[in-house]
Amino acid sequence: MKSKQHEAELGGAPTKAEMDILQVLWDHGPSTVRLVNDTLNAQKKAVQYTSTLKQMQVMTEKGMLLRDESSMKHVYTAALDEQTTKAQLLDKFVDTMYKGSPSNLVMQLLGNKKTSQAELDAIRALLDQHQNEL
Amino acid sequence: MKSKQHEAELGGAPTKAEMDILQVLWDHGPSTVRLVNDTLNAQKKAVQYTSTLKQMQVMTEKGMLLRDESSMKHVYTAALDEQTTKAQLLDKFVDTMYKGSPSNLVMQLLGNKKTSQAELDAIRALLDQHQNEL
DNA sequence: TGCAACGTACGATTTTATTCGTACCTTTGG
DNA sequence: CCAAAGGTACGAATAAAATCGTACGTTGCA
Repeated sequence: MKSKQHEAELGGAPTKAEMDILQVLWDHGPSTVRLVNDTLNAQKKAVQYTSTLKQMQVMTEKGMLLRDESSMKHVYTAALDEQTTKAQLLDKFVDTMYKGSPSNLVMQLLGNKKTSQAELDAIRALLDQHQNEL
Repeated sequence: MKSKQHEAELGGAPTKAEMDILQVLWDHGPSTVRLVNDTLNAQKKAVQYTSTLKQMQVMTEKGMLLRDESSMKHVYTAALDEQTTKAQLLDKFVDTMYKGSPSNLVMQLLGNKKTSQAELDAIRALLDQHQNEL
């Protein structure tokens, strides 16, 4: 039972830095700036605390994050869930790179030597399962 | 019989504006700035001739385009072919968005209401065909 | 021949994204 | 009580991407 989350739009695509922050919020759930910043730094992305803070403030203005200010340590949440966001980004990717045709993308995937047999099997399993659900 | 095209690397990912230009070159083959600019403008992307020129000059410096200067009207060509370039971009996309797992991406695709039955059939056909080629 | 149309070169500006310093407030422990 | 630790706010500096104006060279043709 997923909350409809207001079926929001992505104002604009998140930038690289914004995606990094969103990913942390998706992984950890509602978090303080401190937590997010520490996580980023633990991931090699050296960045000053105030940079992360500012970034999150801007994202909040854009409606990309929600902020709970009831405590001094503000708690941030991603406005859109991971699936919704990534689905929209994938959609745009398919549009601009594959003329809107997902099968063109899959064709690319199959031609890619880096796609392992295990992955191919997994994809087939997904298709089978999906078929059965109809 | 595809030319190996020196198996080049993408120095950095093409930006949005760069992709627009590359796509025109891939679609039309070797072209002048005039042709590229006209095509872009025919596609709603209003942009001045000199902007396109400058952009293509920069891309040439980056090694992203090749330029034939033998005639006054320089003729540009994409340094990497479409498949190679897009395969690399897809790879990065899968890495950053789907933890490197293509099947995760396909899962997203299946969950997307916008993916038509025809597309799903096409994907299955591709998988079958690929399977038979082993 | 001379000028309008069309080319390239390239600096400078504008726009967007990212980073960070500094000011200032709140909490907490000695 | 008050200083140190840790918050937020916010302007400004940087960096990166994209746009455009202006200068100047070449070509075609009336």
